[in-house]
Amino acid sequence: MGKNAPVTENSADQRATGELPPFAELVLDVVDRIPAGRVMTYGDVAEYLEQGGPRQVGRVLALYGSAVAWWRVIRADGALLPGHEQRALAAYRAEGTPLRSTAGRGPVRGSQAAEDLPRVDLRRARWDGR
DNA sequence: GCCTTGACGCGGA
DNA sequence: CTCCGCGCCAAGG
Repeated sequence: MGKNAPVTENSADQRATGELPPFAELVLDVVDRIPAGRVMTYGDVAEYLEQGGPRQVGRVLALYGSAVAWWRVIRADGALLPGHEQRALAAYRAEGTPLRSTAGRGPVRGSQAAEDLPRVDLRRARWDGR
């Protein structure tokens, strides 16, 4: 003040969020409004916010994702989160999220097994924010 | 104030 | 289908 008079927002929103970064709150807000049975990619969330990038969204969820439906945010590949595949898969089935089985496609494949979990069908589950 | 790390995305081989 | 490398932006040490 005085010298610079920066365009800082009102300190009102400072306590509104609590204490997490502004960008993090935006990401969590978007994730929290994703309807059940739908999913968004990290890149879509970033694009929806018109700022940051897919990596930034991922980091926010990694740190504060425990407070939101993190399972509704996946990679553009449709692959589930490593280490939380079972947790996410259970949520998808409970919400009716369109999944695509990796099995039943080929004659024999029982190899990778553990990593042969189904992936989210982005083609149907992708939510554009409407 | 610089450097490193990331729940990523995409194109090419 | 899988594997490799580069790019991007933000937060923490």
